[in-house]
Amino acid sequence: MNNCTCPVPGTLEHDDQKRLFPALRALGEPNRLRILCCLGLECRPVTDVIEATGLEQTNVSFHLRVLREAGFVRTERRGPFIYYCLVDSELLRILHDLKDWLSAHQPSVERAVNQRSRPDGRKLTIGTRG
Amino acid sequence: MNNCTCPVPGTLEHDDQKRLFPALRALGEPNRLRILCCLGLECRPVTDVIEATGLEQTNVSFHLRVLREAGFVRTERRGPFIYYCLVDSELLRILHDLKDWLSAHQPSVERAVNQRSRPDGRKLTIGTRG
DNA sequence: TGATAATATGAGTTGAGGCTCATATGAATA
DNA sequence: TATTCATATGAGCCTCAACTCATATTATCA
Repeated sequence: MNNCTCPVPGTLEHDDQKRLFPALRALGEPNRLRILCCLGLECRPVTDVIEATGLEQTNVSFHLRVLREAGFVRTERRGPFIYYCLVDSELLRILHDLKDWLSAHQPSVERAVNQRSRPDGRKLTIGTRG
Repeated sequence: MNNCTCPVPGTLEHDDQKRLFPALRALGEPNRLRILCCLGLECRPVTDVIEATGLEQTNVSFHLRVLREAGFVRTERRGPFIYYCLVDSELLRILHDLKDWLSAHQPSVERAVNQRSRPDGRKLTIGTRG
């Protein structure tokens, strides 16, 4: 019962979810997303990322490690520097697709970021409990 | 300096990130991903999701709310039931694309889920500190 | 209208993860 | 080889979010 696989075409099976979830978790952190976008299509040393983001060196190192272990970036030593690069730029295309989907289905960024609502248009009328 | 926008074609700007991040965070939780995949292309009442996932009613309600506020699902009352549906099935296509990308760039699911490594092939040789 | 079923909410607890500090490691250079 | 630069690591702190419990809300039906 815990597998929750639905044999509907277009649906994602258990193994798919197993692969997707850690990747999505890695991407679902604002500083990591920033770092990934900073890298863009170029290979850059950690120092560049630190300067571009304004984050602490230790923090950048931490996030780069998560991105690396999630399989999004690879490293390459060049002299004293370690360069970080996107494993494959096609990833940006996929993120663009998701962004476009969100733009098409969310009225505004503000609403997307900070939304409070109830299903079925019910209003918030709950009192305090004793 | 904090915007971290890189004028490289194919890169994601600050506003794109702002829209992407809450969506990715919503998807980057295993139970939520399961629930979303359980819904698939069908509209289903909460009871169905509870049964399919084996999660607590309160917990399912909590996650469905997050998915709803993130703009992934919408609700529709039918008698005593509230049906949850994917806002748009194209989302599944995008998730499939991401899954395919991961399959192509990650050697195995195990490695993706539980990876320990160091950049540039360095070995773990750090002792305890005093 | 009272009972029941379906679902949502708020408060509280707990664990995971993001951040920082101190420090280790490895490469380059004097 | 001593120093400096670039980067990584481990431990600890602290916040946030996932989960549970108790309960409220809404709809249906007897």
